[in-house]
Amino acid sequence: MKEKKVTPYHHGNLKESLLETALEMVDTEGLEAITLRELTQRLGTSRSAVYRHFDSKETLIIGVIQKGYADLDLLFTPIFQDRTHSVAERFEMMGRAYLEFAIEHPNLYRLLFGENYRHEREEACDYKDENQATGLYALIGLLLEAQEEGIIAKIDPIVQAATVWASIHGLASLMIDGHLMMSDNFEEIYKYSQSVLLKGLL
Amino acid sequence: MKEKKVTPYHHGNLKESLLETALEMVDTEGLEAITLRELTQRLGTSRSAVYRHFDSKETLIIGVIQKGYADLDLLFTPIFQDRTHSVAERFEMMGRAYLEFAIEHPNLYRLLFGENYRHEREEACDYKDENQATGLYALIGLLLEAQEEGIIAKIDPIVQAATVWASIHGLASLMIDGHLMMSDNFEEIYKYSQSVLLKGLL
DNA sequence: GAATTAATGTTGACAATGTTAACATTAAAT
DNA sequence: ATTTAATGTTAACATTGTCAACATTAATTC
Repeated sequence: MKEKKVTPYHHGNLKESLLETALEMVDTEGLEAITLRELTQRLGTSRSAVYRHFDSKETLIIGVIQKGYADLDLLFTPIFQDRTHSVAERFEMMGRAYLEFAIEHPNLYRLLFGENYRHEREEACDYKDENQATGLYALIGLLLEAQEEGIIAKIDPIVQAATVWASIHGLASLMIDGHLMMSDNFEEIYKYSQSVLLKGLL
Repeated sequence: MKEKKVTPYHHGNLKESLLETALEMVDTEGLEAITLRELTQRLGTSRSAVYRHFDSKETLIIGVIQKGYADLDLLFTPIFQDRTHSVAERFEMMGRAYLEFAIEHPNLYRLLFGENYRHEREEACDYKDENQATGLYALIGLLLEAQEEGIIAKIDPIVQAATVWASIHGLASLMIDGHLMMSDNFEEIYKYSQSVLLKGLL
């Protein structure tokens, strides 16, 4: 039986592997930890091999962002659409899942919802619509349901969605960036924020 | 009359000048634009001179952050304490001033309230208490006033403050990081957020 | 099936960056 | 006046993203 070559000249699936490994590196060690040398070394290729698949490091990271959004959608969309729970319950589940993700994957969360590569993201507006916005549209859908049930006021759901998202994103950001010195109360703060939101939205 | 030496060997006020120029550079060009070479060149000194005043670039940036907080306090505290306006009015003024600052100085805002140098900030806890928290304490004071007037519910003002701050910080962050694709409605979103807050806090 | 072309990977080099060591100059202290 | 501390300079280093020139494999064409 022929022994498998340890390091074949062609990797075979380098582009996807780069994205996967980079995503993993961001998640565990932060964006700064991604160097092309370290990244390619882990895959057994040379630094410059990246440039056969991406224009620059920036382009690669944007690919990672896209991948991250896609993964997130798989996580969140089912919660929004889970008809076995009431709208109010789903609202609570959504907020909790969102915060849990941010706290368990702070580096990834910052990459997806922070400043990084803002300009480039804005240029690639098609991807923006496809991925980044789907979560927001799911939230809008949930709010429309809530409007129908009379739980919240019937006003522009886009404005409502921005308000809700900002509230939870603010909580998540302050928390993972170490600005909530009262973080031992975090559960209490979250519950209070949710109650303020639901009360205020009516 | 002796002509002033164009470039004296000793700058005379290098430490403070470094902080000022660095702050200005962050504000106008972003944190990434700060390189020791560019920074020192603007002041007419050599790159390594920085190390006579700061252990590292990191330490210098932390100094910039401290300076930024001090400046911010001078901006916000008067609003909180302005007794010529009602509590509700000051609440509105505060939120608007906060958002205006974030939008006019996004790079500075990110440096002060984002992830940067989180660990180092947490280590220097005295500075954290002195500066970063003063704004929060001012907010807590305002909320206590509001509680006395019966505008909002009498519960733990720290929890309320976190909720309010998160809501506005979330709005500011999403805005300056380009995540609000409906940013043409921003004024409407802000007003709605404020109304949701006040209604929910009661 | 052989020859050509495209795709993919490697090596060496480059400029920019933060940092340090060794040295130079000025101010402060004795 | 001499010594010492403070402050500034220069040269060098390792690390980084990037690119050009070259090497190897896969795909295509005749």
